[in-house]
Amino acid sequence: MLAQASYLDALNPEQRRAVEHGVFPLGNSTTSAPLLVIAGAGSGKTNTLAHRVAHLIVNGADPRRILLMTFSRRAASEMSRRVERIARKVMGDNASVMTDALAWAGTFHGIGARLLRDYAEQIGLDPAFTIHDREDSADLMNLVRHELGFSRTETRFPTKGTCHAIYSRCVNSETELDQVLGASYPWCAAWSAELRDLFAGYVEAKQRQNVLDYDDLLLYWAQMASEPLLADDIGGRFDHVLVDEYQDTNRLQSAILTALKPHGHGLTVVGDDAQSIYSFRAATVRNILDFPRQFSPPAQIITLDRNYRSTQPILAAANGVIDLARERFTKNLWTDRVSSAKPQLVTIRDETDQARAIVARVLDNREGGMKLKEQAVLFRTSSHSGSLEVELTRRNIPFVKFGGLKFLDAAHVKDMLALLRFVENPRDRVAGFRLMQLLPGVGPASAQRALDHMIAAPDPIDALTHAPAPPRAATDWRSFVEVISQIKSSHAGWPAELELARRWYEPHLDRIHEDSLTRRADLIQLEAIASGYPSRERFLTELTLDPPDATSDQSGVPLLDEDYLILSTIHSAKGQEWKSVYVLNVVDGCMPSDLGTGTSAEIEEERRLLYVAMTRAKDDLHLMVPQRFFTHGQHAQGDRHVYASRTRFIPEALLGLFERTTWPQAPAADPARTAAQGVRMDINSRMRAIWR
DNA sequence: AGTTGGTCGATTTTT
DNA sequence: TCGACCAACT
Repeated sequence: MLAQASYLDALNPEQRRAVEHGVFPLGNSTTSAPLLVIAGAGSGKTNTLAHRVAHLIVNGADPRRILLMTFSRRAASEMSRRVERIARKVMGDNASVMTDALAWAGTFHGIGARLLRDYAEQIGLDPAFTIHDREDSADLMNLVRHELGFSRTETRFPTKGTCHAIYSRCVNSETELDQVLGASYPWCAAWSAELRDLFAGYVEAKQRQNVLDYDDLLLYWAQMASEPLLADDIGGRFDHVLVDEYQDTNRLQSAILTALKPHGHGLTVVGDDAQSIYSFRAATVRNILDFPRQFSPPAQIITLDRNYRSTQPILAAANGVIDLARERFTKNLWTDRVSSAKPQLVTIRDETDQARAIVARVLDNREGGMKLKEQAVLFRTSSHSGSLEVELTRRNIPFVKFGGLKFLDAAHVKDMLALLRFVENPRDRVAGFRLMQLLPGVGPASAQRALDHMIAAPDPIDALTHAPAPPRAATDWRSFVEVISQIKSSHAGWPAELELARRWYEPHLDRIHEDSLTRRADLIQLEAIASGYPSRERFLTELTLDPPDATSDQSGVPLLDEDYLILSTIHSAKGQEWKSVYVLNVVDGCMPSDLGTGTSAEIEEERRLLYVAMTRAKDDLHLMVPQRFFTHGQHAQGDRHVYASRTRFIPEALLGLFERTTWPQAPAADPARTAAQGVRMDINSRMRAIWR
């Protein structure tokens, strides 16, 4: 025990308690109460969790029996890396053997997919199931909507995306349809009966086609765990279950945890209710609040409130913002990082100037030795960075953007993935439907017919080769069928078959898209990514569950050793930190978003969003307040820009916590210009006079 | 009947 | 910019 003290020395007393809670030598550690760690922003949460995992392993826990669930896979691999580094201090080179065995680290969805394949037979699932992402799910919803005749209604039926969002909310929050409609989608309430039919049809379609959507990964897992014998079996595989970002889990996820570990033995959850920003995905802070009392004895609660990230003035401003929240459970953060620089509240004229102001400061910082990578621009919605992206491209400043449109959303990438998925699972109608319509002369009707021809057959691919070709697509149809069966026969093998697929696809790419050159580069990159996966199935599963989440000005992500500025949605910035942070459009209408100001709960979440953005900054923070910004053509007549005011989350009373500046800086008074400044002209009326 | 091409309108945040 | 819907053309 004495030898261990050294690697825990760097921790503060609370962190150390969290690490050591319930850990005794000889692996005798599964009998203590569960643990809840309330970890404020920048309080060393990841480090603490990594130390806890390492500490468990050092004290004899079997890493193959540790289940570690994080919010993204990026977080999971970061965690594994840290665990190894810590364990290495104690165990030397044996550590990597131990931490490589940390096989069950991933997202809820990723772990769910693995368990479902393992238990597929017992729960009546074909283990070759494929997984639909959100777009695919909406497309399938659309096919069913068509079949049921809801696309031809008198008044407009909700769009495919809305239908899927409603469905998703029902299952994730375990709430009745009518209640969800009333609370979140009142404008769709009249369609209740139709939606119920649609969802029933959607579920049946998924089952016929052997596909699962994101929600199913949790839903099937929860159902599986509601059978006590299976729950025991699954729960029994793990001695320790640790969950990060617990404030962003939903009821389904909490039900899964409870089923796996009904007494809470070996259970650790970590989170911060002040950073809960995923309620639109049915996440509920109740999970974290109700966690302790769910068990007997109740969970031990440890709070980490010392912030190691930000300077005191930045923290003071962030605390000021979150202090105004209607309900809070976490304490204010404190730090001893002194600084005289308050965060800046920068007033600028419009979005164009906002972009220029940021570029100017980013370059100033770089002159001063701060890398681009140490600076980040954050925004509420992906489209807000548009004018900034234009300015960065114009000034030749490399950047990478996280959040918003993704690599996988590009039509050509989806086409290639649909091909692979169709081979993997020929019953996947969304994939087949999409592919067939790439061929000239094949539209919805022909595709429908071909798919119907396949559905009944025991070997669908064989049925496809014998299906009659659509009348106007003979040649193209033949090569389509050919490439499918060629890949199916797996002569080429993985990942060579992807090149085969691309060769088939390229003529279509050239025909359909003007910019086929840049798109082709994406496909080459897709092949490079594919070579990192051992099989087609793993590639498809992991790519769907963990898509590469960055897009950049050039095709492909810049090499790791290059320097680039970070652009990110606030949601995607979770858990990250930068020396210098700029937040775009800190005005009412953007923060809070005018789409999210319906209920007070939504407004509170927008407040936490600003809090999350502010607490990403280590040394300087700039909140940008453009005085007007463009809306996207909502009002056909009148001005296309609206005058904005500072966000309601920073009222007068908080202004003292900021330094208020403007950009551009007012130029020094120049006598010649001062004279001109007095001039007032009405050019508008002269222009009108020309025509009258 | 089914496909293609044109126009119009609407756009949060994500596993 | 993309998707949904509508009208003409094969």
